[in-house]
Amino acid sequence: MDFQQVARRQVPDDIVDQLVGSMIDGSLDPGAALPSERRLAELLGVSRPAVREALQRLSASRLVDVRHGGSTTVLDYQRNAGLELLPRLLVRGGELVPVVARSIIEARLLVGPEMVRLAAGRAPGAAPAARQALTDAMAGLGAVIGPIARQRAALTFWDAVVDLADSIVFRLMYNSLRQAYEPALEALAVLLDGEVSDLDGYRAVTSAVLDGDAPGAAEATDKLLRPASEAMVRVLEVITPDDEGDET
Amino acid sequence: MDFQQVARRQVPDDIVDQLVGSMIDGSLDPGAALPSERRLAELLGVSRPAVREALQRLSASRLVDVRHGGSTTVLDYQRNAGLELLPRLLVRGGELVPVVARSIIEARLLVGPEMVRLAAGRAPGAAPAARQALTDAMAGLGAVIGPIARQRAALTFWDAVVDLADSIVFRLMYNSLRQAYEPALEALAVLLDGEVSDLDGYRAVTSAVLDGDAPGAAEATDKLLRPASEAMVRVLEVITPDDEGDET
DNA sequence: TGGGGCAACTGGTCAGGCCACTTGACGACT
DNA sequence: AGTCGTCAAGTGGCCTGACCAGTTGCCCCA
Repeated sequence: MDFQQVARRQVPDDIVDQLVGSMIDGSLDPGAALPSERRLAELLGVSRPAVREALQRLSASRLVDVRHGGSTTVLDYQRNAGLELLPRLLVRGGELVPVVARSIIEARLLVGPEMVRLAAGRAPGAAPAARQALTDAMAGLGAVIGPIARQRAALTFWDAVVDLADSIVFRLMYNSLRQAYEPALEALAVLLDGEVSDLDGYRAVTSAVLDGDAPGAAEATDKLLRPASEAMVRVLEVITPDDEGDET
Repeated sequence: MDFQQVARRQVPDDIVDQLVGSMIDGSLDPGAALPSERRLAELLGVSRPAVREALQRLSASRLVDVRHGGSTTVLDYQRNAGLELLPRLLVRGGELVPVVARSIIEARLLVGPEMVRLAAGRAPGAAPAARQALTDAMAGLGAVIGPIARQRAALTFWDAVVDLADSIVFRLMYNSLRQAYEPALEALAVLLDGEVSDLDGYRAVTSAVLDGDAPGAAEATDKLLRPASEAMVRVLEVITPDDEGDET
């Protein structure tokens, strides 16, 4: 048998999940006032500090507005939340949400080449260690066996590229997207296996980046990412339920 | 005189600021173990719940790893943090940090056109209200007077574009970037005034988007954003201190 | 010398209390 | 009758002190 991490849910986590879930599925509309901390604690059967911690976390993510003396109100997550909300949006009730998945795939295809463009512009003058990391990651991609291991090797590759781009914004963006992507990695391994097996595609990106060929690197990246991206979108369209009109 | 919001700093906020600041300026290295909650409370002269709240927030942002029974350790923010950290990185000690600002400007120039490309692909079939919002925002840009007001009108314009793109990832990304940008809005008004006064540029983007001309929209956006972007980078290079080698 | 077990940490949660702030209604002044 | 202070009730902010639940490492015993 294969073992999996024991899920040790903590009380505030559970509260956050409940509230975020309600906000996402619409049973807690923006502008609605939450019960007071004491009342919530009572309703949930936990202590007030636990409720408090949960509300603080929500407040830090701009999902609720808590005002000293006044009541805590729900904010519009589509208007205020940051990228860190993505993992929660991607899986709802243990299943992938098609619109969100499609959006991630699109963003990957559109932003990826631009990030690589930046990396190519900087790679020639970058620290030798950073350039070497990309070469090593490329080698790792070829050496590794098994779909899951290849996925991880690909992540290492992109990691090296982001480092070469030397842009804190793209770095943080990549971190956020990766956090949404990694939990679903195994489920996506089948769909992405074609891409991560396209060693020639990765090689083209690698050499264009190291040579400082920005347009070529962007183009190579588009060519590498496009097939699997379009395949995934097609799959998503098949499994998407009809009632997808609740956005915007 | 002009009034400004009374800053009502709360205890956990202050603790978070101190810790994040130490992590960013390097006096708290990744892997380092933080003092225990009780000890920290003692050192900071506050109660344990206050410390706890701060640590929970840091943990939610993946800046520290807190383990039940073990000690709390500092994580590498460059490796783990999400885009929500950007505002804190952008201003340090009340001043803009040049490398971070440069990175934001770059990302805007690279990602903006791609987002607009997506919007153009979807605008023809979008809800009339969403299309109208873009037209209204365009009108607002022309009608408004004063540099600050123009900045805000421009934000409204991009907001409408993001809505048309109908992509949750770009929406959240935009929210995150906007949160970093808005506090510095007034300071940047001078540098960006040329851009937000370029009504023809905005009009070109608007019509290309509404017509569904994806490549044209992307190109028009690049043309609109590039001048101010390059100007800002030039300004930043002038004011950048020499010791900018601590990245990567 | 190896292993088991205990003790001293750590964070997780609870209870109850006081202070600061917001709100709205009430009453007194204009 | 309208307006402006005042006050009480309810809210979040923070504290104290306590106990539970994991983790770690030392120490002692086989």
